[in-house]
Amino acid sequence: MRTSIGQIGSFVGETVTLEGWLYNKRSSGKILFLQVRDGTGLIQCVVVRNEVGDELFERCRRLTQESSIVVSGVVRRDERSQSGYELSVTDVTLVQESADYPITLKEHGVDFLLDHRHLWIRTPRQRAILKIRSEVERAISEFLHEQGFTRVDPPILTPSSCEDTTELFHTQYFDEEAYLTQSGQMYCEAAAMALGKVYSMGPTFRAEKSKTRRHLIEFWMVEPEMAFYQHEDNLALQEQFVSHIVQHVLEHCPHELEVLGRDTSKLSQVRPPFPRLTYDEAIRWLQDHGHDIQWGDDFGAPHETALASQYDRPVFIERYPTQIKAFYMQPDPQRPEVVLCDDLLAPEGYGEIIGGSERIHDYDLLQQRFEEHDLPLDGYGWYLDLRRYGSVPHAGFGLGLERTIAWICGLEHVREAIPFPRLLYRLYP
RNA sequence: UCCCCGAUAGCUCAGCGGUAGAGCAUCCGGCUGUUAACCGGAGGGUCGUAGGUUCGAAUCCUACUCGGGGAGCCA
Repeated sequence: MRTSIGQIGSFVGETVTLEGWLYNKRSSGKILFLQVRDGTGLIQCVVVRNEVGDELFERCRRLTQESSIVVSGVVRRDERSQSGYELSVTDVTLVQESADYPITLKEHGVDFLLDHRHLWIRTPRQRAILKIRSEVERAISEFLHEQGFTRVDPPILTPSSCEDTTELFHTQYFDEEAYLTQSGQMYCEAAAMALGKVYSMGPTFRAEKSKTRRHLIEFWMVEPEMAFYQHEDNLALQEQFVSHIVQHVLEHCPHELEVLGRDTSKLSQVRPPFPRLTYDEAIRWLQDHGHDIQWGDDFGAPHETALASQYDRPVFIERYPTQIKAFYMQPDPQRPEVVLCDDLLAPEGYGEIIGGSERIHDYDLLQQRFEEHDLPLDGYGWYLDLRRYGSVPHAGFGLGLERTIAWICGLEHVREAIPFPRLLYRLYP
């Protein structure tokens, strides 16, 4: 019976065949322990000389790390095994012999591991992270579809900047200048006017020379955009959304979180409502706690960490000064010097995982903002059109996938939260 | 772009002015319950590159290259 390690518990007492790779091997003279992995799990296969004969035993003794093999044997429950099950081997076939596998079970440096990322992802820890990434993506899709959202896929190649500050990757589009997208938001706004509630999920690119544990050059964002949503609706959706993602991973990935050594008691508390601070309150709190910061300054990483560390769940900071936020954000009608926006800061120092806002829906105000920010009106005609033909209040946000995964997994660095990270000065493999 | 740190065996590191070292990996041998198994043996090096100081440089100095951590910017 051909099966996988993840299903092995259903075959106790039966003879099964597994297809996988040799993760590790220990020998003890006349008994051999093969640690075999197949992507669904890890199992110890026991080869006893007296049971299998000298020829097979000798072949197993010569198997090398990461050789691909097909193993047959009888499934046993065994308390001495870490997974609870073992396989008593009856036959082993070599598919391909692996020679001089570079990644050993000992410690390795970051540079070496990143150079061998194509092999590093075979280790149990990296497998657990990628599994959780997949479940985070599934939780996102399932939640948003249940809430009536339609997925739209905005373009990667764009004619110009969506915002005015950050640096973009430049490329040629035949005879035209083009850039890799840094946000699908403006396209999602157009799609929200067609479909009501929409979201995009895909890669974005920032050509910034950021070199910290929170930055990737190529990273993934989920960007929901909702017609007829205002600031309060936006915040309520965000806290339900983030809570759902965290609870989904807790439910579906207990084994993976254990492999990562994650303290899940902190994640269990992530449920609505999330604490909220206005920008004004946050500035005052920071000033009261010895930080040198004035109203009108943007928060630095140490400020975010200090603010977030007060809470056991993510915290909203809302209503930032208009002057330090993006041009398309809706001013607070009571206080036009601030905008109806929010940042969501993850606990435990993981920083900003969401940036969101209500968008300007008034044509004249948006056009005025274009002039103030010296943006080329001709390239944004289509974006202004959205405010000419049935404009409605709308809001949306962007969630950084790798930062969210790094937080849920308790990672030191976002580079482990994506299969093949693109980092400053690193494009290989 | 700025600040700090690093580069020695396939890997992780020690050595910090006087003959190049250890553990793991590899190969050989031993062990019937191992858990990054263990025990014995063997092979394995232009000490990142280029200059300089010195009787003598892996070691001290300068520049460069590559990488790591952080800041700014951002998600």
